Order: sequence, then C-alpha cells, then structure tokens
Amino acid sequence: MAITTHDTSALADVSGPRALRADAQRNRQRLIEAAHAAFQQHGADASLDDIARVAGVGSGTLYRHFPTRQALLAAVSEDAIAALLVHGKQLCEAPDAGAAMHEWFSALVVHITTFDGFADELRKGMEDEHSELHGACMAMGASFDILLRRAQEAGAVRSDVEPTDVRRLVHAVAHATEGLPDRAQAADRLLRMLLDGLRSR
Amino acid sequence: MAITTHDTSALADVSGPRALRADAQRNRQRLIEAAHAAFQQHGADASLDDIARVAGVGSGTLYRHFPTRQALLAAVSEDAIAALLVHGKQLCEAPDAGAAMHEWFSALVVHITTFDGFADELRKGMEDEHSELHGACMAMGASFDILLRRAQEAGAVRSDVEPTDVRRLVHAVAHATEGLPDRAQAADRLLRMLLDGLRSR
DNA sequence: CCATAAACGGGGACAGTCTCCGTATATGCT
DNA sequence: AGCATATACGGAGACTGTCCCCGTTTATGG
Repeated sequence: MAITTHDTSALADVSGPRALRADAQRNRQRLIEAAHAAFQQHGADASLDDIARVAGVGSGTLYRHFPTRQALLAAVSEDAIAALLVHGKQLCEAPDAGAAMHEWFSALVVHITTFDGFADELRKGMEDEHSELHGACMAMGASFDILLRRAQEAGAVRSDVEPTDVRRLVHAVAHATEGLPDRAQAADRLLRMLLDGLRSR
Repeated sequence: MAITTHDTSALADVSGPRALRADAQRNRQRLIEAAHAAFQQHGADASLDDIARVAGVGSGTLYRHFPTRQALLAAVSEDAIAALLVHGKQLCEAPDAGAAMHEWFSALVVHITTFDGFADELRKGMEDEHSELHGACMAMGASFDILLRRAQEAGAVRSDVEPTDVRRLVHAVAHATEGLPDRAQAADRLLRMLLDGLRSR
C-alpha cells in the first residue's frame, strides 16, 4: 500500500468530470441520433429500450448516459434550444417590439411542435426542479418574458396580463395542435388569433 | 336435432341486448364508483387493475364491462356530460348570446378539468371515431358551435374565426391549467383572457 | 504491455394492460 | 322447487415498457 508516486487523489478536481472514453462518446452520439429518429417517428414517448436497440447498445448503456427520458430529450434538442435562445437574444434588439415578440413566439411554437408529446414533456420540465429539461425551460421562459415585457412597454400588448399566463396560453396553443395533419399552419393560425386578442386597445 | 318448440332463433331481435344480469349490474356500478374515486385521486391514467381490485372484481370483469379506458371514462362522466348538454340547451335561449357562450364555455372548462389527464382523453375521443367518448365529444362540440355562432351573429365575437379553432383554444386553456394548485381560478382567468381577445372590435 | 478505471450489456424485477378459458351463478322454464 | 343454460366471473399469464444490477469487457496511460 506504499505510495510510490505523487498522491494526487486529494487534489481538488478542477477540470470537472474527465472527458468520456472514446467508446462512450460514440455510444452517446448514436443514442442521440437513434432517439431523434424515434421521437420524430413515434413521438416523445417512444420506447427507450427500442432506441437503445436501434443505437446498437444495451439498455443499461442508454440509462447510464441518460437517466431519464427528459435527459435524452434535452440532449436531442440541445442544439435547437441553443439556436432558439440566440434568436431570442437578437430579437431583443429589434426595433418593433411587438413584431419581435410575435416572431420569437412563432419560433418557440415551432420548436415545441417538433415531435408529438414534446409539449407535455416541456411542461413537466418547467415544473420539476430536478428535470434535465428544467434549465432549458427556465432559459426559454426568461427569453419569453423579456420579449413580452418589451412588447407591453411598447404598447403592443395589453399591460394587464401576467407573463406566466401568456406563457401558459402560448404553450397551450402548441399543445392544441398535437396530431393535426397541418400542424404548422394550425399552430400559426391559433397563435395569431391569441396574440391578436392580446393587443392593447 | 329435432325442433320441438317454436324456433324463435331467427326472429329479429327487437328489444336490443337484454338487460344485464343482477350481479353484472352491481359490478358495473361498483366499477364506476371505484373508477370515479381513482380518477379523482390519480388522474385519468389511474391503474385499471387497481380500480378492479378496489371495486372487488377481477380485471376480466372490468374489461368486459369497459373494453377501454375511454369507455370507463365515458361511463364515469356520463351524468356530468348530460347535465352540461342540458345547460347548453337552456343557454341557447338566453337573451345575451355573448354572456351565454361565456357561461357555457366556463362550465365546459370546469368539466374538462374534473380530473388530471381528462383533457387529453377528450381530445383523443374527439379525433377517434371509435372511441366510446366520441359521441359525447361530438355532442359537446355541437353545443359549443351553436353557442359560438350565436355569439358571432349577435356581434359579441369576431366573425372571422372558425369554431374548430376556438374549440381547440378553449380546450387548450383547460389543458394548460393541468396540475396547478389553483386550477379553477387559473382556468377562469385564462378563459377570460382568451374570450376577451375574441370580441368584435 | 499491463493494471485498472471506465463503460458495456442484457438478464430480470416490477408495473401496467388486456385476454383467455375453466368455473360459478342468476334466471326462466317446467 | 329443481334444472338447464346463457351469462358473467376471476385471476393466471402473455406481453410491453421501464429501469437497475452486477459480472464481463475494453480503452487508456504509465
């Protein structure tokens, strides 16, 4: 049990969890790809064991990388969410606050409607502190509120509505179009109706 | 194989399916009560086998009486739906078409929010021809459309919106409040916001 | 090349749905 | 009342999906 080399075991771990092993990285990527396809095809409640099978790994591997469905969902939509947030940040500078808000809300709805059942998962992620989707939900919520407030201050949206309520309504619009053949158009139409009704008078 | 009495087997069955046997009727009732309690407590996706257990019958009995979850849900909410439809019929005569519509939509939302997950089941029932909930959904839809049209004709609601879209939005409002501690108030507030936005200008 | 930490995988426990079929019983007829 | 039989019951078990455990394999760096 003699320590023959420098003992580094007690040093603070500065670099965070060390990088994944090469095979682990490969498997992780495969899982994300398989999950993306499965969610696209069968909705957000696609069978996880199936995803593992398609990815060519055991189910244990899937659950080690992604302990919950939400974790997998978060990984799958990571890029899209990042893009959405960037888009939001840009729109915060746009001259027409009302139009900027509308544009971003549209993009948000498109994102939520990416696959069936995603709306529900996002709601859970919003409510559950410990969900792996929670962070993303909070970030999107923040972006939402800023764009809404700006629109309100610019007089484009009635000022007597709470952001939380508007969030719920926009989210509901996305949810309401679940399973529709012309989902994109329907969502657009409903969002327009909703926002039209929220204009200042 | 001699036929010794009058052969009635080929006669048209005029009386429909004969009345349930006494024990079957009892079990049916018990199942409905157990289901009601379970749905109230655990939402519309409560375990069916549990419901059977609580009702004191085998799971086979449950599935014979109610082949699907929707069938059970339909039986459980039969009375409430009937009442809602009567209420709707009465409101069709009300002088203020706008107020009548609002009142009924409120009652509808209350009904949809009876238990968690019910909104989703109702949507499925709306879409699926063969759902045991389909009939009720259609009836409620019809009532909805009449009250909306009346409000539109009275100039209380903008005339450029389709009933189908408004249905979806009202339904979405009900769904959006799922799991909220102050569900009733929240639903009321959101519905008010929505309908306020749909007024003619 | 080896020691070992890291990662794998799939068997299996568990929960839920739903069916099948041997058994029990309510009912109507005599 | 007693019987024949349609009617209904019950729960074992097939199946699907989630998720964990732990014996085995493999990448890595010294």
